[in-house]
Amino acid sequence: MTARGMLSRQRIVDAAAAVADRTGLASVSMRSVGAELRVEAMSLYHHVSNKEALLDALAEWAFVQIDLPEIGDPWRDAMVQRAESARTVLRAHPWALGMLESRPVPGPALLRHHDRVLGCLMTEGFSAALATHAFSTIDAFVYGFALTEAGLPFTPGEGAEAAFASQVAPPPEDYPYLARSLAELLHGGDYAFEDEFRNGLELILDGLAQRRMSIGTPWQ
Amino acid sequence: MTARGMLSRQRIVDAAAAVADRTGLASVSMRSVGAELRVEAMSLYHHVSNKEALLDALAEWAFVQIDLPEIGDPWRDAMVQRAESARTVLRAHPWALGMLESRPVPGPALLRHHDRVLGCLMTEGFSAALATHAFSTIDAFVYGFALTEAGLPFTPGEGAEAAFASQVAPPPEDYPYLARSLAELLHGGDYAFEDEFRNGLELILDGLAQRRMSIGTPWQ
DNA sequence: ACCTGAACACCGTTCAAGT
DNA sequence: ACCTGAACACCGTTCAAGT
Repeated sequence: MTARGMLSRQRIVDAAAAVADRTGLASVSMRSVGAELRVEAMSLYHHVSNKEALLDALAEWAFVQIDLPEIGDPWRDAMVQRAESARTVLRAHPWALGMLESRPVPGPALLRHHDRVLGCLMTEGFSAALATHAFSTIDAFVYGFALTEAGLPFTPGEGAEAAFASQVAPPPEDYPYLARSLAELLHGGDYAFEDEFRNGLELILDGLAQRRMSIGTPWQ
Repeated sequence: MTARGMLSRQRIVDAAAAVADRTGLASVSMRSVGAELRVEAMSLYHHVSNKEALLDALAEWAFVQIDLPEIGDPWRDAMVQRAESARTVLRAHPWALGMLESRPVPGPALLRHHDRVLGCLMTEGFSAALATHAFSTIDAFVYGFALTEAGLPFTPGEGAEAAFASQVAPPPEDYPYLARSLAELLHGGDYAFEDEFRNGLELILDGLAQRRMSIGTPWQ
């Protein structure tokens, strides 16, 4: 029943994730993670070399949860599925976004992920160059969308958009276009910021599909 | 010559930005910012209410540097210019990215920015809905690209891509597609990750241009 | 081998005291 | 009014000591 002798790197990382989920990345400290495991902070040092290493493991913990596409799946479905999976993971653990900047050296898991995505595209008629364009464009969009969403002053869905808009109520004399677009969007009553994800993603995938059809032309 | 009596909110925020640029966001502390100004940490509390408020001001300090588009400029040029400006700012101050997540309430500067971008699009034939799609897609891409770039284990440009690729040298038996795409891309000798920015941006803008032409159809 | 207590140099912040 | 010193409850980390 006690934690004695049962400490492990895996349990420590899980505990750190639990703390981050509950109270944010800033409150992940060697002491708070220790407390989560009913152990002194110093005990952790027998399993992780320092806090930096723990944070690296925590980043990996989150990104490993993103579904890998299967090589052989239709490329477009595969990209949609991966993007949605990434968004789901990053929505559940938004603190992981702050770890993308400034975390070093790609590990085997990241390389494997990279390889699968490229493979998925290159076995379906994408050149190496276009597959790389596709990868960086989709990834940038997905991470950026998750980042924007995490910073939103409301939780999207359930009509929170309308509630927030009427709360801020940007004065039309100062912000004419913003006011007009809010009015128009919310008039229908079914605006959901969430939908912008599929929207942007489909826009990007449409563009990629077109460039894929014209491989060999100046697009390469 | 002394700092006595010359402390101000502006000087404090500037000092915090200098510390962040030099040694990272993590090392921005009330004490380190005080030291930058040759003042005790406690003196700062007469100008900013606490560290959280200082960080809010620091986020604003960075984002205000992003060029606002002029209403009346051709929409596509305006979007490109704004995107490049954002990327330049975020490359110079990558710590600002970590502040996008978890920073609350949009201030007047952000609302103004929002209004201008929407105005730029809506005066050029974009519906409110399509302008909103455009805004969120471009922004997600730009932020996400900057985030990816900041996390890169090398500084893009100057052939660093090739140097890094040969350093990592993913074994082709483990990562066949990654190895093949790296080989193909670097064969030409002119691959630059940097170019993916314009590439992805143009792909998105092409998609938006097409949807703009078909306003009134099911796209809306 | 694994866990801990005390210690050190750091944090943010309060408050009473200086000018 | 503005700045500061001492103090408090926190950090990460080291190291010697316990089991």
